[in-house]
Amino acid sequence: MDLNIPEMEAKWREFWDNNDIYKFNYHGGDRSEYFVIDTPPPTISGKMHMGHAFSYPHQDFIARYKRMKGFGVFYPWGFDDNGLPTERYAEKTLGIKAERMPLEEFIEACKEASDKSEEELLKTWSDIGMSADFRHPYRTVSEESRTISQKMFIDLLKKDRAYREEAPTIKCPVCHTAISQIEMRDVVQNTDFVYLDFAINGGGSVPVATTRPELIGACVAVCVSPDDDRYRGLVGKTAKVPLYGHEVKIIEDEYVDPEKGTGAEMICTFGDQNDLELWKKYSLDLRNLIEDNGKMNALSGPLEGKTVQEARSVIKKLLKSEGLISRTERIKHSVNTHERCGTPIEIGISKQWFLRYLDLKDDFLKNGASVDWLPPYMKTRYDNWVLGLKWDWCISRQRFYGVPFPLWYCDNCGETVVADENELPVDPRLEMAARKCKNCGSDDLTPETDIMDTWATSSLSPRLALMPLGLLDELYPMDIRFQGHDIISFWAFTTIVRSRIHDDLVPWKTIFISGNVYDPFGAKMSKSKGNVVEPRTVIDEYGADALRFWASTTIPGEDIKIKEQDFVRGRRTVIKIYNAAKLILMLKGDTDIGDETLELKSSLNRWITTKFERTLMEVTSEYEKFNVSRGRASLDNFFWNTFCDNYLEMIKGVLSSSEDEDLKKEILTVAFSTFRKTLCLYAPVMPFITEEAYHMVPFSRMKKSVHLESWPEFSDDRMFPEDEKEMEYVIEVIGKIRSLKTSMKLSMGAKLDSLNISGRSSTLMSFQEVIKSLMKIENISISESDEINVESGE
RNA sequence: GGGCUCGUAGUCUAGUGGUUAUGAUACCGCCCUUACAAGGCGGUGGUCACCGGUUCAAAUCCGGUCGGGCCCA
Repeated sequence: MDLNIPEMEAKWREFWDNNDIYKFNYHGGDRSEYFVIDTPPPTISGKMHMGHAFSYPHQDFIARYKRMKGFGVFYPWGFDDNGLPTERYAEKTLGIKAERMPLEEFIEACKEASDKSEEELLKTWSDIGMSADFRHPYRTVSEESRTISQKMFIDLLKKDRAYREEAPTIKCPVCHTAISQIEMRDVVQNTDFVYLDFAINGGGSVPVATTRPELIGACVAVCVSPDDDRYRGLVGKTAKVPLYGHEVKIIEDEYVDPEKGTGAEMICTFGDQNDLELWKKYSLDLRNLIEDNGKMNALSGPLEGKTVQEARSVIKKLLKSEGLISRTERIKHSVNTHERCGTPIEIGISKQWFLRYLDLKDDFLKNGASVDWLPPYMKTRYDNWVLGLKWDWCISRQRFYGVPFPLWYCDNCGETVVADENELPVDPRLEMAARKCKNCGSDDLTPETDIMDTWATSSLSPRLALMPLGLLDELYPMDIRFQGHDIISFWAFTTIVRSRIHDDLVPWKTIFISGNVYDPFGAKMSKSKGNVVEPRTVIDEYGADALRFWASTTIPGEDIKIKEQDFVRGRRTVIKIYNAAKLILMLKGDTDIGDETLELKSSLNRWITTKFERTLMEVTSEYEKFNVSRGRASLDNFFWNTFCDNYLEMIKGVLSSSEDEDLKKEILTVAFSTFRKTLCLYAPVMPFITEEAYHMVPFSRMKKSVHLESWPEFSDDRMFPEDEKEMEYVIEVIGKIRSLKTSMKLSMGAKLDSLNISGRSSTLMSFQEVIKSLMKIENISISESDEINVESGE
């Protein structure tokens, strides 16, 4: 093999960069002349993984296809480099802790870590042939993004959509921050179900089972099912909380399952979301035992200063030594955790900023319905999510690296002081200059120290990408959003929310959802399982085109398992294209190539152009529907079987045996043009080898790059169904002759002196030269028959 | 627990009512053919998960069962 894939790919990558092949130019005109992509900005997490290597090519296939179709393709690149994931990354790579250093230094460290990571990431993404604009990537933490994010937050205030309230909030005790419903994950854990007896005021007792004994100090009621005969007389009485001794009401509610535990449940502020709902419903007292730092407070008595985990084992020992535990049961139990760190969440009361949107559920459903979902069933997930919303969106986080709220609070009059829009971005935490309350003129202002949820910024991605270029009015709403199905409830949803609230429109026409990547057995890849495949390894071994070929084997939404054979097939296609180019170049010799529109006389040519036009129709129609895999399958079939195995093999013979110069010219012209167009159809999937082959063959109308070629136009003038039918018959005959040679243990190139063929004699007569030269037969005798039969004449 | 989704040769996959179920890969056989042995040609291999229903006709539509995956509680 004389094709060095890594060298070849590196060469063209450089060529594209140096020649601005994918540069986007906004030249005015109608919005319909543009195709605008909302790219998923990867988070800063070290390096590209197979999930990226799988889903990002999907965008690139479409971007390249649309570009060849003549659209001005706006294909931005971005990084989501603010918030908790970036903090985590910086802390891990630099061995630092946000809490143990000055804020400014920590921010600087995060910047450095993400700058470095982004540089490496850009390189890898460029290695897989992405045609996005890497020169002006947007970053969610950049000054421009912070300005946009803060400005849009002020817009929320103006529209009365943002409010600050002391309210029950989901918190992560390890990350020390409020989180939103979006960031919770359910995990099934083994937990002790502890049975306690609560003494009833007036005699007797009620047994209560709980998974959270450390919260009995926060108990504010005992709740039973209204259908439970065991406890019928108790409702309205009070019970005494063990150890703590305070008295709580016994109430009834249908929420309690009589089958679970003892059928009597304690309500704490707050053990879980159900506690919260009952607390609201019955206006119960508030007994908060857990502080913002995740430690138990003074109200918890003996547990003060302990973490929740520590408190649980301490209280169990205490209760046991007092003889208050009647029994303990080990159960599997589902716990809400913070998806970033896996810690069980707590619910507490604190002041947070919320985005009010529960009243807009119907609008979100309507807006979701006006987007084309690919695949359509992914919309159901979106709908289920919207229908299940229970909380307004908590957008404040008690973290460090992210977009700050542009706010101060006046110590004197309590007014919230909002920054002026023309001074954005601001960081109230670091601002030194004096600032006065707009209400009372006092300069005793306390800055808001919280930062925004990262999704509050990334949900503005159309703005982040378009505003720095001044193209928001021109190109928004966008055409298509690409993303994974794991973040439908995060990114797709929050983007729809922001577009509805700020602009009263739907952010894109279409949303394309990619599936997940699994190991060969369908398991998730993870370091602990040792089944991780690195994109780098695949690129080095098979090439970027083969990696993209693999990514192109699925339809939208479909998961994929990593299979060696898919990469093998991709690399073979690369090599096949290269060799076809070599052969065509060789066959040309000194023959002139005519214009692609020349009249076709030879059935061989009429047949191959017919086959190509059919393929073109299929590929185009599938690419239009974003079904790259089906388009490519049809193209593979044409290129391997029809073009290479039959057409090229046949013309080899004809070109060497025929004296007819006009025929030779016609054949080579058709071979050239068909090959050029085939390269065009492959170009979106395999940009490297198509570029290589394009520059190997001296086509009559060359562009600077195959990627600047137009998508071939379908032409009815090149369709000859009669010739197609005849050639298909001939190919069937050739198949029989090939079988015959195989059964005679002859090579396909071995000469046969004579052959008897029976079949449709008129067709056989007119194509006997093609058959003879292809199958190396000296003499053919033809007889009429309904069935095809071939036998050696020897 | 709810929702969505998938189940087709060893493996992966096409196929939304109509001959003998598509292709790849793996395997076997033949051929070094002057573009390509990382190739060509030929072949073996399938109760289309299971049960029932609709229909002249079901891999395909409907219901149920079992099993996998994902999302949400």
